[in-house]
Amino acid sequence: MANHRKAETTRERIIESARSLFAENGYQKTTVMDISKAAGLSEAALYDHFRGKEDLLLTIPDLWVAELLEGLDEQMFGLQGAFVKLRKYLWWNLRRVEHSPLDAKLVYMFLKHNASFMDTEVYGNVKKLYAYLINIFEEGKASGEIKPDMDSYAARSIFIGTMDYMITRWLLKDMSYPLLESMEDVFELLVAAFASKEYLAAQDNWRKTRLASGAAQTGGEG
Amino acid sequence: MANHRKAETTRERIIESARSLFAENGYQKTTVMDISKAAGLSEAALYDHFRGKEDLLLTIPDLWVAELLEGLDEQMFGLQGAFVKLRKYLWWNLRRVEHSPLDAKLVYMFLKHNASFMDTEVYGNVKKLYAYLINIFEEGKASGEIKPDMDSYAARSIFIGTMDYMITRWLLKDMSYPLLESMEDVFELLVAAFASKEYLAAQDNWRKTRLASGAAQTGGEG
DNA sequence: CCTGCAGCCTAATGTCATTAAGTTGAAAGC
DNA sequence: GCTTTCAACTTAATGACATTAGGCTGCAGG
Repeated sequence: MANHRKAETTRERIIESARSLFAENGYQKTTVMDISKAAGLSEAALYDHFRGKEDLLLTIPDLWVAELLEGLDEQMFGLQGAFVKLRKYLWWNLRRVEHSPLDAKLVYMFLKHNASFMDTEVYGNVKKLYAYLINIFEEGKASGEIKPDMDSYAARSIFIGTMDYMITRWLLKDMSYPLLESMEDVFELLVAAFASKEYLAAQDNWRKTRLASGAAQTGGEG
Repeated sequence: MANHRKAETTRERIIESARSLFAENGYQKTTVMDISKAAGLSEAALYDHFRGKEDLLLTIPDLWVAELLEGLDEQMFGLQGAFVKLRKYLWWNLRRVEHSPLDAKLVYMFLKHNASFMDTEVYGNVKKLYAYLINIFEEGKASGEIKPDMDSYAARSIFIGTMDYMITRWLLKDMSYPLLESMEDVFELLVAAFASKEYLAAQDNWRKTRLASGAAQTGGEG
């Protein structure tokens, strides 16, 4: 399945052309001829590599999400603490989006809101991404960081919803501002939503201590 | 502009047909012939009433959002308290979605994630809907219900993101469960995210008092 | 040398959205 | 009452695309 020589190259060339054309002009306004021309092919030749235009639309995000998921495993390795992980989860997603906005655009603008999305292969990986969060929440409840009676699915709706919204908005606004801009504020509110009383109290305490003991620097890093 | 007799009826008949066909089969898969046939017309006649297929797509949500906004003003009248208003805001939106899911589908699945959405007329009304929230947050900060240092825009991202996510998910799942199902849990988490320490303490206190004084019923109403 | 077939190509073919160019029937002017 | 006008329709085009048909071509394996 991944053993052709030239075929591999042509296939990739098609994907590359489609990627930028879709992201730039949208799915509908991109014609098969545009794509095949950009890839240096005739229209018909494209059909030897893909079942059709829609197949092409689905292939690209498929690759992207698979990569995102794979990277996530690696990023999470060795981390401890629900909020440390949640933060990493959010930042990693956003970094991937910022790094390849063209693919992100396909996922967020065309795929995720498509009626047949839930029947695609990509959805399997997206479900895995979602499942990750439930684990983190449950772990946090067990460790006492998170409210013990919190509904993890409700929390996930908030987390994913917020993240998706910020990404979609950024893409709609043509990436005209840094994606991470207001993320720190947003994350802080999310922590407040999920955290147990004890965690919030400890956090508060720590802040006071640090303030009292000396130099209070501007940021909130660390 | 709105004074033809039969024309008005035909126009409405077209809108009605388009509404259900778009929502059922999606924008792309619905043909102009489908719509005009359903409205009892020839294809060409439709062009005497609308500039084209896309014009039709934009007209429907335009009406819906305008209505939503108008209703909101009325619903908000006389309410006091940031969280009372936020709750009403959320519930009113969801009720409208549940009441006319076909229109909601157009807004959430086709329009909001469309690159040219921000150039449409509908966007003007959507912005008004968003502005409402900022006012509520600011009011809450002034009254002490909400954290005084909260970034209202960050809060809005969370609120809107969550709401949109829950709606989109419900629509994608073909409205197969009650939209309001887990809303109570979600709203409670949102309150925790935004509320000031004092508000949370008071809320907590009230609960304890109620528990101590007698009958602890199941729900969380009131 | 054949054979098979992957990778291309140049036309069809078929499905739409959108226009062109007329009908028709009824209100408006005389 | 007769013509003019015009809105609301109609039946063909027209043109843009996606997708197929059917055929070359060059090279790997016998």
